[in-house]
This record gives sequence, structure tokens and C-alpha cells, in this order.
Amino acid sequence: MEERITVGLVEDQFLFRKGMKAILSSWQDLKVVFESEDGYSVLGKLKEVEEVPQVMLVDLSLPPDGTKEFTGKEVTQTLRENFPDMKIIILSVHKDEDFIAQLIECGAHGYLVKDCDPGEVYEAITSAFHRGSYINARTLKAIQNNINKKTSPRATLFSLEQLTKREEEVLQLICMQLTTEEIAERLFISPKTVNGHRNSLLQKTGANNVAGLVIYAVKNGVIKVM
Amino acid sequence: MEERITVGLVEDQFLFRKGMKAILSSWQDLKVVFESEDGYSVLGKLKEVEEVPQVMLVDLSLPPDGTKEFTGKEVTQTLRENFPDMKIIILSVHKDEDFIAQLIECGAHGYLVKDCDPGEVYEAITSAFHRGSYINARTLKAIQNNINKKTSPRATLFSLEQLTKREEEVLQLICMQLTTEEIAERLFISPKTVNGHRNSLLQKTGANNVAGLVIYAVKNGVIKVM
DNA sequence: TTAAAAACAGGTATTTATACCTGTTTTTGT
DNA sequence: ACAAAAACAGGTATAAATACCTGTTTTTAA
Repeated sequence: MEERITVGLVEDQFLFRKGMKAILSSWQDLKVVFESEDGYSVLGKLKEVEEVPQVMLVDLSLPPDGTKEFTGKEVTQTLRENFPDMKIIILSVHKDEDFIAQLIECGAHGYLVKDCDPGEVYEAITSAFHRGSYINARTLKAIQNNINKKTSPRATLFSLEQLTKREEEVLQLICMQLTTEEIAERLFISPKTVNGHRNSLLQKTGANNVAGLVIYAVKNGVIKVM
Repeated sequence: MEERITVGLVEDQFLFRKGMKAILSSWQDLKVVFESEDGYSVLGKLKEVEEVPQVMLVDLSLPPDGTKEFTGKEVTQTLRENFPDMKIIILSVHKDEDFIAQLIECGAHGYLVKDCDPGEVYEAITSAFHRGSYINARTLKAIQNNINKKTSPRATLFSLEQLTKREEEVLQLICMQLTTEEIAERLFISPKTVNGHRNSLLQKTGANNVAGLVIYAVKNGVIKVM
């Protein structure tokens, strides 16, 4: 019998992680050798372990009480740098094409949405291991559309830059229903400055108004809502 | 050997559902006899099935593309009315006490957060079946605090009234970053009417502005954010 | 059928947010 | 030490949201 493929799981929801482990166990040629609940501890845990998994399934839900959240992109990049041979498969609820494309660009070897079936997870793992990647139709489409966007002139204007610390701080206060003046008081700065941050936020996130900003904050884990 | 407890799963995420099924299968005295992916089809499916589950695990994540979403409260109420003997255990990511208390008031027999461990799920199922309910410390606290709120004088002023259909509709459009005028166009009504709904929303939810409304919408599942 | 709730529509006023500018100072990385 | 980015602060204008009213029509439920 051939060596089994060793698999690692990064997933914050305990139940889902255990469920996934149970599912994967039904394939004889897979072996779950690593589990982690968040992006923080992955690296540390991996260095202490004798058996480094060949394929890592990474879920992108954020840890619910993260002071500084570790996004899927960061986890992917970190893993790629430290374990160049490891294949990384992203598991996420996001169907957004930009989002998918960004992950692949960061070095992920595959992308699965969470409503796929167990068979596809298996296929992704084996494909990533044997052929180096698993790109399904949706992922391919996302990558292609993203390339088109990049070559189009609008992309450079609208590109999703990262928020600065101050912007993130302002965004959190906006989500807490504070007005510009209240935020200014809270941060001991001029309302005009807050206004500037507001505008940067709207531009960077592509939102039209506070509603869009709040949604962005929720989606990107800038605030925790549950 | 005694009869096994029959269990049903309502959960939109395919992978999570399968994982949960795999987990539950490790207990010999449980038997998963029913699965549904959304609140809509539960009732219909249950009527076509020969074996109605004794305990139903209901996840509250919303179906990702629901035109008219079926909330956990509605599912609970509907099940209670049509299957009075069935025990209902809610499985959710929400840790909000009001939210938990509301579900229990709607007739749920237990409430679990999604990061609990598999053993607790098993305990909840058996406890609900044999003793009629499973109330853990968190749930109990939520119920108690909710009772306190109700008897306090402020509660009557601030009480979370239910949103009307129209209000919910307007709220969704607000979250989609539409302005009052755009919403009016979309719904073929006067901006003044939309304004009225806006004000009702602010009052009913206790929000100060759109940011608060969006947060409310996310917390209460009025919109789906992922 | 009748009362209550919901949906509708209008008014006035004020506050806040958004969309553009301009520029300086401070921090950061190399 | 230098350039770049971030944080800061000001201006002007307009658009939108919020806070209060008033009332009518339609729908819902008892």
C-alpha cells in the first residue's frame, strides 16, 4: 500500500473541524495529522510537530475574539514561506470572485466553497498532492475575471488597498454608531481628520456609504458581530 | 438493545451537515434519519417521510440565496406547531443572549453554539429526548437575563418589537447601500414612506443610524453577509 | 364588522455624511 | 538621511439621513 496523504486542518469552529475530520477519515488514503483552530498558532504548532502535513485545509472564518485577526491571506502567505512544499487548499463561505482570485494569488493551491460535497474535498486534496493544484470551474472563472480586471484601467483606481491602523480604528467607531464628531473627540483629533479617514475608507473599500462600510467591516473581520 | 434516538438535521452548509452526520454516527444510540438544507423544505420533506425524527438539530445560518429567508424562529415555531412531540435543538454561531432567549421562547428545547464539542451535541440530543430539554449554563443565563429585562421598566420602551415585512425589506435595501430615494424607486412608493419605515426601524431596533441598522440586520439574520 | 396595525404620503428643520479640494507634520522603512 | 506613507487639518458644497409632525388608505386579525 502506498503512503497515505497527510492532511492538516485549520478551522476555528470546533464542531466543523471535527466533522471534517470525520469525513476525511472515510478515505483510506488520507490521514489527518494536524489540527489548529486559528491562524496564529499554526506556525508554532507546525514547528513542534514531527509530521508536517502535505496538504493543509484552511478555513477563512475568523477567530471570533481576535484582537488582531489573522486573515486567510496572511495564513496562506506565511505557510507558503515556511513550508514551500505544502499544498494549501482554502475552504471558505465566500463566493466572491475577487476574494477567490486574491487567495490563489497569495499562493493557495485550491479553493473550495463550504457547500461543496465531501467528494470534492477529497478530490481537491488528492489533486493538490499529486498534480500540485486543484482549480475547479468556479475558481478558474474567478482568476480569469480578475486578470481581466487588472488589465482594465479601472482596476488601478479601485484596487483594494489595505486599511491603515487609524482607518481601521475609525471604521470600528463608525460601526459603533459614533458620528464623525464623536469619533474626533474619542481619538483627540480634528473632525476634519476623521473625515479624511472616512473618505479613504469609502474609497479603499469601494463602499458608497456607512452601510457599505459596516458590511465590509463584518466581512473582513474588522469588527466581530457575534 | 433499546431503540435508537432518531435525529434530523437542518443545516444549509452541505459540508457541515455531512460532518455533523459523521460525528453523530459515532454514537450507537443515535440514528440520523432526516436531512434538510433549509427551512422551506423541512415541513414538506417531513410529511413525505415515514420516520419523523424525534430530535431535530436546526442550524440558523440562512440559505445563501434565499429570496425570502426562513429564520430560525420561524422554523422552530412551524415545527412546534406541526410536530408537538419533536424536540428541537438550535445550533448557531450567535452568542447574543437576547437571541438565545428568543429562540427558547419560541419553543426550542435546547441551544448550542457552534464551537461546542461533539460530546455536548450528543448530551443535548439525549437530554432533550429523555428529559425534554437541554439547557446549559449559557442558555440559562440568557433566559434569566431576558426575564429581568422584561420585568424592568425600560423593557417596555425599548422592547424589541418584531419588524414588519416592509420594514425588513427596507432594511435589506439600506444594507445594500441604497439611498432613501433609490429604495423608494425600487419599491414603487414615495420616499416619504421609506422615510417612515427608516424611522420605525431606528426606533424598533434602538439604532442611532445606518451603522446600527446594519449591525442589527447582521445579528438578526435579516441579511446574509457571507 | 370593527378596531388595530401596517403601509402609505406629506410637511419642516436640523444634523450628518459625502465629495471634492488644499496643504503640513509625523511616522515608517530602507 | 531620504523618500514614501500615514496621520493630521483646513476649506467649500451638496446629498443624505435623522427627528419631529400630520394625516389617509389598506390589510390583518379578533
